[in-house]
Amino acid sequence: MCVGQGRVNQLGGVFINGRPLPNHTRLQIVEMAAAGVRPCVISRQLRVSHGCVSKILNRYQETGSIRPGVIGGSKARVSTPEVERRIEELRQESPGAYSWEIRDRLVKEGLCDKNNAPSISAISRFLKESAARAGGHKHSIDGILAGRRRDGRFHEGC
DNA sequence: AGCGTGACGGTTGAC
DNA sequence: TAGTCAACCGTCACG
Repeated sequence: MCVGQGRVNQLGGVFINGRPLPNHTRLQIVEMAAAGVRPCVISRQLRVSHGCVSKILNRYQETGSIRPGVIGGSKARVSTPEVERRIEELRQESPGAYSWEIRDRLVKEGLCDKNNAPSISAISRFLKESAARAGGHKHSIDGILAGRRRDGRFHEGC
């Protein structure tokens, strides 16, 4: 509480790191752009970085909304009970299986498709938790995902 | 000069 | 309850 995290950017504008711009500022950006004002002018006038103006306008074009995305929370873990059950089964069938192998199986078996299949880390986590629940039957899935960086910043080339 | 893009440091909130 | 982690944020710097 009592945030007080206001910082000043190169243009002299105040922003809170990690938090979206206030709604009225976002609205102003799209309104000015709609009125034909150039992004660089918007950026200077509102004292918002041009990268941000570009981002917000881009998003507005794509979604038709000025609102920021949903911040925080984690992706649903392993989507359905059915999928969870299948993962348990696969684990019992082949305890040494890698998370990606299990994921592959789920997709192949049609329990989920490529786009909505649980992430590797979700599977790994689910396995860990279910192993713990089952009474500490631990196998070394840990660390398989070690290379995964947050935010996908690490552009791992598949 | 203006713009697009990616790295970066940060916050949030479901799990 | 506290910790983890993947989503998002805006700024900055580079091409």
